[in-house]
Amino acid sequence: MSSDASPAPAKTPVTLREVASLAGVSVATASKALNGQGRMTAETRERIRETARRLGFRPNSLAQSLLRRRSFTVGLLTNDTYGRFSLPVMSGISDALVDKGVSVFLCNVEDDQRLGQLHVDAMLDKRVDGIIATGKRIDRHLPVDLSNLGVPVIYAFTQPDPGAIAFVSDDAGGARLAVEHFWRLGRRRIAHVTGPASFAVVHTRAQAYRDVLTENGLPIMEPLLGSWSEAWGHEAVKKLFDGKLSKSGGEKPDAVFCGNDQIARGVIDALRERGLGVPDDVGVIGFDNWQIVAEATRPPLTSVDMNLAALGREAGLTLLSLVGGEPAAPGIRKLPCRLVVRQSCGRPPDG
Amino acid sequence: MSSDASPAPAKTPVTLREVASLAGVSVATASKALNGQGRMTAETRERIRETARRLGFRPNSLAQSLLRRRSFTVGLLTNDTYGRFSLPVMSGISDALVDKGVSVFLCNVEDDQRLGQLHVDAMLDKRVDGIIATGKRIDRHLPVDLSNLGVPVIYAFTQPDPGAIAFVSDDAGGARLAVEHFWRLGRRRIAHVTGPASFAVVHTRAQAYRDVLTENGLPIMEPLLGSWSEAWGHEAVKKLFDGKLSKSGGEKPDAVFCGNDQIARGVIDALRERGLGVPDDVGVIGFDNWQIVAEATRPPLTSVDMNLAALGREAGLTLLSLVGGEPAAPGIRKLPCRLVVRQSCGRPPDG
DNA sequence: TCCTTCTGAGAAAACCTTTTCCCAAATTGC
DNA sequence: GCAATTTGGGAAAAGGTTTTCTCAGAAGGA
Repeated sequence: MSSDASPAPAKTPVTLREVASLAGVSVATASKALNGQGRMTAETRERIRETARRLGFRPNSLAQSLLRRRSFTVGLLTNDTYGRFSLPVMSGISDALVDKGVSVFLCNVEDDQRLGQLHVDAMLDKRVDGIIATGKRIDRHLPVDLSNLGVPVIYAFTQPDPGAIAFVSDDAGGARLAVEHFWRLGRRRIAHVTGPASFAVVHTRAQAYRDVLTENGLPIMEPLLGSWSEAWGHEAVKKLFDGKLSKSGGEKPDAVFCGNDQIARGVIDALRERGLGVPDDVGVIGFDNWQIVAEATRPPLTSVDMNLAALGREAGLTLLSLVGGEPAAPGIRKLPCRLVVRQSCGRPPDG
Repeated sequence: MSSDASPAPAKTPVTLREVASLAGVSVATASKALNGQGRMTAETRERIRETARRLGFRPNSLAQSLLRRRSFTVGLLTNDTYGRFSLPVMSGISDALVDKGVSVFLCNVEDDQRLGQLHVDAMLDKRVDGIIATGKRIDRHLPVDLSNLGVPVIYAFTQPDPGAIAFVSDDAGGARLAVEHFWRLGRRRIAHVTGPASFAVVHTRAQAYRDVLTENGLPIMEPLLGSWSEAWGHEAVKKLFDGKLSKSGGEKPDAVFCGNDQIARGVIDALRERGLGVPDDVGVIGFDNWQIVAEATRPPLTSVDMNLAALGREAGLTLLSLVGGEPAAPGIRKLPCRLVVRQSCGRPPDG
């Protein structure tokens, strides 16, 4: 009388045993029928499948995992609660894995060693197939020891253990992208305003900046190190455009390459306040391509994008191949950045 | 000779059977020893415990879950890939659960129904104990059907199904906090600049704004609806301070309550550009307390904080009690906001 | 007709842990 | 000294699935 063709409401999950019994076969046969294994008449197989469908049968992953020693889960460790860096990374990882039926345990360990151990233990207990570590800084370790865990580990946008596999952004390449873009636009007095010396990327990018200038025979203006804030961008403009610029001659910059988008925002605002036009008088390029900031600047900010989602995807895929038993050479893989051109540095080079 | 006291490297996890065999007892006894169950000599119990410790034994969660019908896992569904709203919520949830040994599956379903179904099925297959749904908008449904799943579901900062349990921020209360703060500071001509009409919170907050003004006998200036951007903040200032303000008399506002921090930022910048002092001439309050924005404005922005982490924590705890079998009344629980006072609206009322 | 080969399907072990009985030995009570 | 109880510990089932073996019957060959 009732609609027995509709999938069951699954108040309590239906087991293989129930399917088998309703189809009048053993659980072994039922299992084989549903997995396309074993030999049986097409009629039997179809009958079992139909029964399973009708009952809304879905195999219990826990039981499968126990048997297969493979849980189709991975752990994602991060110490970045709010940040905008690890989020795209995480999203990329998740993207790469969901299609393979792999679920992700998200574990925020803050900077707390105890919490880290807690999470790692929990992940191991739950028999994750692998672990990905990510964080808010590429030059800092997570507060956990991931060596010798018995499962594959991949580092993404965080400092790896020696001998591990890591994916990071190519910051030097990203900086080159920016400075070379200025060069191609005809800018010749290019300054660099960036964050504090305690960040490794500050030095990486600064060196790339110097390299490009040197290669092209341009004068090097010593990079200005400060903080990652708008306020520092303001201040830096004062230093760049007020003072007599030491040895480099005293001419004012016609371009500023900034260490992040907030600094760039400060720089642009400060330039406008002192009557300098962006991009006409001075071009500005930021770093991170933080959309909400880059698009709120006037004019909208050209910025280097680290392709973090792609980085995460790559990390996820690599972990999967490791789990599958394929070998992979240890080392740090740098993934290229890309320049997102908006309006803060003049017309595109091919324009 | 070798350091057999150090925990095993756990290349392959050690099982209870191995512990038992090394301790010279049956697995049953070993299990009871480690769980504090059963009866045995203190000596036996300690010997088993010591063996387990030495081997670095950790029980296989999969096997435990299979038996207990409880996986100590919950699924977290979100459609917010990058947002700053659901991140604190997620963090709060995770916080609340980690201490109880519960791990969280993070599932980003974007706005894709297929992806949603995929994730929900995967979670169910993995026998999550419960599901929490969160999202980027409090007035939109996730693209999934979570009714009648067979596991408890909680909604946090997203639109719930009817009859479900949900936690949301008390937007009306938050708006009251802001407007009443202005009132206590002696501001009497309070404007409201907010986002687009398509957002439910825009109306909720606007109504609360009107209510407070009415209660205190202040003139109502019709809320200005626009977008959530800095640019709109700029534009709104133009409308507020240039035009003849319709029926409300023409006097200029001495306070602006903004729908979010970006609008507030635009408002503050625009006020400064036209020579109006903040907070001396005009007070400004934002919404969301997005730290990085609130602290970059000059002066730093007073803003309404939705306490999203606390909201997440509450949701997590409630889910757990539901999983534990305790009943809970359906309905929407509004959690209070709090006002984070910085420097954009003058000295504190008690100053 | 008898032996071999194939076919379809079931029994049972395995994955790892917990828990409920159950039993032999030791202890207690009288 | 004998029955009743307590003590210490083990055997086995359960949880749900997969996979390997095994086996009865049918089909084919001689």
